[in-house]
Amino acid sequence: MSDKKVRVRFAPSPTGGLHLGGVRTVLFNYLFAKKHKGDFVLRIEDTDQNRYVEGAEQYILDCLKWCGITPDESPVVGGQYAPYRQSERKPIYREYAERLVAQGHAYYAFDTPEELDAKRKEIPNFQYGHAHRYELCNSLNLPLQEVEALLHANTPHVIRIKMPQDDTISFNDMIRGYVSFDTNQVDDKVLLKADGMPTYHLAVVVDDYLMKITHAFRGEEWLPSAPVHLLLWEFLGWKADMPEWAHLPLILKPDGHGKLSKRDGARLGFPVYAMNWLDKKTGELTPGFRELGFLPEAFLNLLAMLGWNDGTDQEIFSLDEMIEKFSIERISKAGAKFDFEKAKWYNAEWIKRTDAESLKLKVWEILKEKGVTVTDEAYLLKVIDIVKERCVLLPDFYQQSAYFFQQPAEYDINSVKPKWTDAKTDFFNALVTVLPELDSFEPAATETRFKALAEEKGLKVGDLMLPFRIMLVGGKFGPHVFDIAALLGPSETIIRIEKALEAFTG
RNA sequence: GGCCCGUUCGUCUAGGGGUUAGGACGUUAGAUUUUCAUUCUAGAAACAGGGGUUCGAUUCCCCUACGGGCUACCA
Repeated sequence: MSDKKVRVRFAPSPTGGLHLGGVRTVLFNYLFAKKHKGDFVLRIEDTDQNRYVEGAEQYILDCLKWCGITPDESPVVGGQYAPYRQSERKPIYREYAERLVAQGHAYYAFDTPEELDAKRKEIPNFQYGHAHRYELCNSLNLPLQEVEALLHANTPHVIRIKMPQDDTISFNDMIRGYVSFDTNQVDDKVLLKADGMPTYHLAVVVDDYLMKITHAFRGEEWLPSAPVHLLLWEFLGWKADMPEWAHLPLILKPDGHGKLSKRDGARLGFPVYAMNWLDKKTGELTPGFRELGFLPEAFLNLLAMLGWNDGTDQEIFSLDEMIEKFSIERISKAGAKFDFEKAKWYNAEWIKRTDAESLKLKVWEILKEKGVTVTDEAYLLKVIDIVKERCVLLPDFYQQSAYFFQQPAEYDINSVKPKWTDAKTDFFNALVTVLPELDSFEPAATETRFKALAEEKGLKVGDLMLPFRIMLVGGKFGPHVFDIAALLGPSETIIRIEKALEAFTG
């Protein structure tokens, strides 16, 4: 690596929600930048006016924010190399495209999309390249005057790169090592579209150069077009400044085959996007990890482990730890199938490790949404501590803790009623009178008294525990009963026993 | 079809010329928890195939197979 300051960019196209692979690319970019005390730039690649989606840019910004990743430069915070939206840089690209034409590395092409479609149908494996470019409508083939006339008449045209013949383009990918391509196999990609906007190929090279990007991370799907980019760096005379490339392995469908897509989420029942995404045109809502109840720490952690590890058995990493441990050499080459079960495990681990204070707000919101009002913060903190180890997703806090704030709306009556006896009624009536006499309502104290009373009444403790639990909780779940009772306090415990007794005996 | 990339338990992966091929998720069994979950213990489970190179290949090379990506005036 050179002594230049490390600068990386995440350059999404604002066409919809951000999916797993996108966030992982952000993450690796960010980890690398921060590891090397460099800059992380957010650049919006909105060069396709047809695919542009309102709100997508804001969504990307919100995603980064949720993840705790702050760009050093972006369309909103600006920076030395602004603007960071390619649509706002439009005039820049034409200049470089024209320069390439002037130097003979590119040419004007006047073929219409319809004509090219026809060609593709007519000629098997048609490529706009060395084999066919001299039979098509372009400045390589047409007489100079005719080209000038067409240009003068504002005839719609594109600028294409002229791929050299019989050459090999190779480079050293930071992840894949030596990679090479035969130029005869690569077609004359469009650089500048008829609307004057650059294609990705031109824009990525020009902007990476202008923004002084030193390391370029992107998905493996870009590998086949790498030779075009390499050539552009060379033709434009910037080869010495070319970033190092890292083509990341893809995230694959858990079942079947292929790249993970939005559709798979709907089909298999798990989110693919970082956050909920609402398509304003169709009204379709694509669920996100955030809304499902993932902690951002867990989300980033599980994403990082999809293709990276630190070489030890450690699997739980905070963002800071990842920055410290990250290295490109430890990124795997092969694509990874996404496993939602493991994803949930990461979240459960993170919930367990996060202290109640940090969880407080989120749990409070979840309870509020369900109509459970929390007024005592200290009490909420205690509740979180006692139930968090049985929550996998944030919304699990509702079922696990609602009964601490309100009496059970209904009881799992079938678990107690068939085995109910008058002796049990008698026991709980006695318990209600005995409980207030206790000096301490600590779990151990109530448990001792509970058991003693059972013995006095000649009943088995085991037959009384479940009914007691159901009286307090409503169902067969939750922490230890006496811990629950302790938190609830004597008066609330007694009220619940009495109320449940009516339901059990009625 | 052409080109490019890849291939260790079901999944994510560690490892690397000589290992009982390790961990995690999931799964199975047991323990603990007089509920559920947690936790703990144990078990099943993998080097795609064929050729080389080598005293010795899962590891290095080649081929095949399989998987994936690209093949737009989309990124």
